[in-house]
Amino acid sequence: MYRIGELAKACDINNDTLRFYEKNALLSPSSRSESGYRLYTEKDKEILQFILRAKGVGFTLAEIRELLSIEVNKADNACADVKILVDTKLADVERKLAELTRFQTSLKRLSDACCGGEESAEHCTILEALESNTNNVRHEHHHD
Amino acid sequence: MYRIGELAKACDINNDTLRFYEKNALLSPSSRSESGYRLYTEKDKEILQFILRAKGVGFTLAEIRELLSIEVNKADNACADVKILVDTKLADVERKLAELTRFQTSLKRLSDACCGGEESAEHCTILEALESNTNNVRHEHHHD
DNA sequence: CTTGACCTATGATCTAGATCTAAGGTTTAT
DNA sequence: ATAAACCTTAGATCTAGATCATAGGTCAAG
Ligand SMILES: [Zn+2]
Ligand SMILES: [Zn+2]
Ligand SMILES: [Zn+2]
Ligand SMILES: [Zn+2]
Repeated sequence: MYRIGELAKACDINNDTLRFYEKNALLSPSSRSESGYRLYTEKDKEILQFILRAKGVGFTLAEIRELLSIEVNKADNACADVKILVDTKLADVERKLAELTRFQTSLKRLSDACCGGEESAEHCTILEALESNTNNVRHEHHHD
Repeated sequence: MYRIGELAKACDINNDTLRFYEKNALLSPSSRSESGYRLYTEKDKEILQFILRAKGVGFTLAEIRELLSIEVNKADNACADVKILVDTKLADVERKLAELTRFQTSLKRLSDACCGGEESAEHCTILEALESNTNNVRHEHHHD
């Protein structure tokens, strides 16, 4: 049996995070001591580790709640149910990747077009690109 | 001169967003009507478009505030100052890309290892991977 | 002259995932 | 027996970027 501080330390998280997970129906201690302290079992610890691993691959707590509800009742769920959660998340991650990749491309183009020197920014291509209504940054050098 | 609703509509944002930008020192209307209505000039509109373009390449509002403070005082800033902002942001975006790519890899591995069929999830490799303390998902099939 | 669209200011609410505070009770060690 | 460390609860705070609610003032059309 772990008290909150022991489990938190063992899993390298904050005590408050465990209370937060409890309030948000992710993990409740199996019992309480006479004085009301939370008491976690080995099984509880395994569930916590499940949560932390799921976080580690990108799942939100809401998604982890779904995973856990399958986990505790495996027999009544199909592989398909689990895989859908993973594939939905994967699509989500790939959408975010696409957006960030667009950012990366734009920023690289901006960076490459700017000399980065100590000259006045009056003709800086970066600022010009942000001022203008074109998306394209011309790569010609800007200082006379 | 645009009133708040006119400028907001022209730039496809919410009136409240303009008030929010004003409160957060990004864009203030050049003047007010006698009755206190915000009045935006063409110049104000251009600044707003600058802000929206900067958002479009991934800058946060705090970063845009910095860009704007250079923009309004170009002569006293160097290309280097602008480029540093872009390169810092680029590094930031690339860190996030790296994390998402890790998520993508893990999720793909999980997805590929699961049959996704209608069989009970009792031996689902995805759940097994999240239960176990190994990072590796074995690709062997899981149902007997 | 009244309806409806638009505007004002201030402050609350939302998401997500915690973290922190306050006021107090418990346990352990010295 | 008393200090330190730990625990309890409820509720506030934080980031970021808005959006919404409230209560009221302004303006154009019919
Ligand atoms: Zn330059
Ligand atoms: Zn430049
Ligand atoms: Zn299967
Ligand atoms: Zn499976």
